[in-house]
Amino acid sequence: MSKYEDLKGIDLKTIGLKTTLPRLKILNLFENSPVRHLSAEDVYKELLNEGEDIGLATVYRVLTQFEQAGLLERHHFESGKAVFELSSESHHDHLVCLQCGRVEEFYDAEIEKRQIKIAKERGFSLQEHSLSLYADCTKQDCPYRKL
Amino acid sequence: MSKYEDLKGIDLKTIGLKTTLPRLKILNLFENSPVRHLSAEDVYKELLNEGEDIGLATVYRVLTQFEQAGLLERHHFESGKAVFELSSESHHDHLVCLQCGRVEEFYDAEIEKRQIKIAKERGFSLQEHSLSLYADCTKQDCPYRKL
DNA sequence: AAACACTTGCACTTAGTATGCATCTAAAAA
DNA sequence: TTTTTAGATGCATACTAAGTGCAAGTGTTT
Repeated sequence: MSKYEDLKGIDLKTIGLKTTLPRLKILNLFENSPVRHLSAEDVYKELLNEGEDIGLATVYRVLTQFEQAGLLERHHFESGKAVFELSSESHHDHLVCLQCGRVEEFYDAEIEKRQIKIAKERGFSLQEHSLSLYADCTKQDCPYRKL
Repeated sequence: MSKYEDLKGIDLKTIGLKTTLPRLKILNLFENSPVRHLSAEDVYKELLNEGEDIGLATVYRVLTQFEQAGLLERHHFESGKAVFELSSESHHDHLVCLQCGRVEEFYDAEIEKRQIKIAKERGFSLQEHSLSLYADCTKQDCPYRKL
């Protein structure tokens, strides 16, 4: 029997990866963090905070492996550095707050449809897309509000 | 009178930059290249090809200056590395060919409208956005066609 | 033509990410 | 349960894209 229990039904073995402590810790972080989108540095620092002794190189390697396994998705927002999030069954795009960097998700069927149509009209078959909105918060209770 | 003639009505002086040879060469490249989207490396290599003796550092600096002056726009396609294009008066988004990397431009008023609406509904004021479609070419005469 | 301020090229630095290797460990075999 | 081994880890190092300090060079103004 395996030394470690897998979390929430995600079985690392079935994706060809040994169930190791670093991998479980990282997976756990994504499953339990209130912030869905984390960079490699974010993950590394959070693990340090929790007292884990996991190298940055391992974090990078594991994130890449999880991405290849389809467990995580990698996004490049305008900062240039990559952030990762747990793959959700349902596709969505992102709205990034320009004040605090917080990321909200949205889905708009009409936009999705139009993208496919636009590609088709130009003689292409759409494979993927990336849509990110960058915006200022206008909520009265937002501590980062600019406007 | 200035030693160099400015090209196509773009006057570097009016944007606070001296009219120097490297700057003109780089500007010229963007104005005459059949490929609208060039990375810093692309620009550097092309200048080398043309026998110009311009350092890579200068290319980076000039591209950044041109971007700040609003002359160029910087985009990050999924490759992670930045590409630049001459700013066009009219906003557009991009469709990137997954076979050859060629970039086509498009504009869809409905998508633009919906983006603004989506941000507003969530308590944000949209400042900018980035939409890139990645697609396979289906044209019969495309030498890179996959399908 | 001289002076000045801005630019350039070079070498170096930085940030983010990836990799080689010796050591270690989860999981299979004995 | 112990042994074996394929695969994983941590460290140091390498790499790529991009930016910077500085001395030398050059467009522009006087």
